[in-house]
Amino acid sequence: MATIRDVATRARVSTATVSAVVNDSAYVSPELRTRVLAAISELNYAPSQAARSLKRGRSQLLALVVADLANPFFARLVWAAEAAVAAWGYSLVLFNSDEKPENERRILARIRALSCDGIILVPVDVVSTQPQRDSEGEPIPTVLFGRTVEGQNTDTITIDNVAAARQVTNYLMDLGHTRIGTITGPLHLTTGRGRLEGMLEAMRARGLTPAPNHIRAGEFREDIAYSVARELLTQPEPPTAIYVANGVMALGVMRALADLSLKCPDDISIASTDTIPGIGGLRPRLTRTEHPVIDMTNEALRLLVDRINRGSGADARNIVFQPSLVVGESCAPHKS
Amino acid sequence: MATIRDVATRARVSTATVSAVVNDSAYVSPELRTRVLAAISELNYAPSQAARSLKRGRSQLLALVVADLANPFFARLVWAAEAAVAAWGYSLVLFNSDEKPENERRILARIRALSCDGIILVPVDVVSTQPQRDSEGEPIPTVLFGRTVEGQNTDTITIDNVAAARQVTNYLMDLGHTRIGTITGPLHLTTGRGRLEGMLEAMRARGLTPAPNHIRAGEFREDIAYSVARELLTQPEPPTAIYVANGVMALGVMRALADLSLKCPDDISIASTDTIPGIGGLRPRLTRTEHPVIDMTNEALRLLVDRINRGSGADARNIVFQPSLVVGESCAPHKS
DNA sequence: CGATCTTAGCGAAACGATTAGCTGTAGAAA
DNA sequence: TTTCTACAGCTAATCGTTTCGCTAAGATCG
Repeated sequence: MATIRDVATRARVSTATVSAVVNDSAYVSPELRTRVLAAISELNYAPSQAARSLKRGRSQLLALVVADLANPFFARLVWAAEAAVAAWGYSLVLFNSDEKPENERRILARIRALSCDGIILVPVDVVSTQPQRDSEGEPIPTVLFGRTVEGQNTDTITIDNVAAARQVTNYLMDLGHTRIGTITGPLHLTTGRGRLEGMLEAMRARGLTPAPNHIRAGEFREDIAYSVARELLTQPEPPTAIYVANGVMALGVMRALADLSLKCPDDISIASTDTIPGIGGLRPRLTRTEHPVIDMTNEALRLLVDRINRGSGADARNIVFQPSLVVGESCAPHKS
Repeated sequence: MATIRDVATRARVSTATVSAVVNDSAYVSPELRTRVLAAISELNYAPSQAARSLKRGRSQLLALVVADLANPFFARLVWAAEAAVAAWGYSLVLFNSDEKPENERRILARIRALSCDGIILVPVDVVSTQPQRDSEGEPIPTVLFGRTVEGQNTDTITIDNVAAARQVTNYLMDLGHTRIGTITGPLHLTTGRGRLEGMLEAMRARGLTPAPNHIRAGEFREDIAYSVARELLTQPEPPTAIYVANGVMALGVMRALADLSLKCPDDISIASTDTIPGIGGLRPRLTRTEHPVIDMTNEALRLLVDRINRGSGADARNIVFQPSLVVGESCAPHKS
């Protein structure tokens, strides 16, 4: 394709003038401006991003690093982020760390090499705490999304996991359930730990404690939740209600119920924090919390762009979103 | 961050030597090599992609343009593509055209400016037929995914939509159904048109024709399929089986059934081409075709990388994948 | 009317890598 | 000893922009 020189030659001006027209960075007389614009469209010129990034030190690229691209929650994040990133005039470079710290490290190095202007990161590891530095040694603006890591000093967007779990648990207890089980996420993640804590806290507040073997680790995975749910429900004294820590696992649990020929909510009540698209439409509709992914994403981008433009001076903002309880038909009053 | 000059100075060699070490592009004595590597790690050096792209004319970026990021089929494509792209040493730039030709145009211009090395495109418009040309006037290597546009001369990866629809329709007819309705995708897309044709063809082969008001347009959208299904099922002489053209719409149909208190498969049989994750696990498990998204994606990348390395010389390859029928419990024999 | 100020537009030096072509040294062949 | 060959490693040009600092011409002023 044509370069800025070709345009300059054709319009009989200097490259500096072409640049000024393209970027609106200096006054150019209407006369020259039209000549330049004509040349640009005749030659079908578009500035080379590579040359531009090299010179400006900015790439107009934002990186999105999700921890598990197969999880519909993150798929929605990707969808929302693509739109938001485009709206701000950037392009989105997508990475999947697949919950592996070593992948995360590799990805962050790559992001640095690409000189991305900012990062939205669903962190897997504490290493992401240490901000990535760009070519001038400045940290690359980063927003942590969904999870946080200890002692970081970064902008974060999260939801109130404890409150989400508390809401759901209270709802189950309000229906009279006392023998409540749970399938948790990984406890080294704030999402996993927070949701378990919220549940325990809510029960404790009413003088209840779940039986130790009613608390099972589901790793936020459909297949594991499936088998764990089968175990949970086939033991001698199964819970009368299960609180499931995320949407993907809720699907696994529903599948386990079907395979065990258990009726929900007649035989067992199920409720979850987080959901997956679609599951809320099918019968029984799942009682769950919905998390405002789109708002969260837009806010993350606002924060990120702000940080890019303002530099690392301002101190970190931590924005916590509130989930909302959506009641379906997957829970019934406890019959004693 | 450090530049190649800093590394050269510190290792007391020239930049050419550093480059040779980094790229393994020339013999460097072990002595110097270790000095260079030491300097690199001490300075935490990573080559600037911007400078590299400018000089080499390659960016190590591949673009993925999907037509609807909210559709789980494409979400899976994104997931598979991210992994495959990384495996080939590239990074993935993601775009969503949202089925809008004007977005597609804007996106392709952007891809050109970013000098992406290749494109995987789920085309919306015929405009994408005209190959995008890069800075040297060479067309940017492109693989069309999932759909094709008339008269193009590009590599393509598709599934056999006609065969998929035929399989499903035959299955329904084998169960004795003759009054079969369908909810179609947009007929200007090869996926939408092909699936309708396959269904009609299969029925014609057995001397059947669907009633005109049993053929409804669902636009591949959950909400539209939901209301269309309600209409279809509440009319005087409803079909006894419905063939739904994609997974998202199948979900809408199941939701409509639930809201109409119709039992599947007792009251009506449902089958679809394509599916969405999860729906196959819940009862009744949907009878559907599964499409090998991962294989298709890997193949798309093989084609693309091949084309990048070989240039535009070789002629276009069109690879068609076969869907496989997965039988669930959503269809019952027709009771007369 | 000369001095000073504006300002449109230009020339050329970066940005950080790659790489063609050159230099200098050492060993081999004559 | 001289010439040749081989080759490790260096110098410098180059990619396509942006942008600093300059020039020249017109406007303004005392």
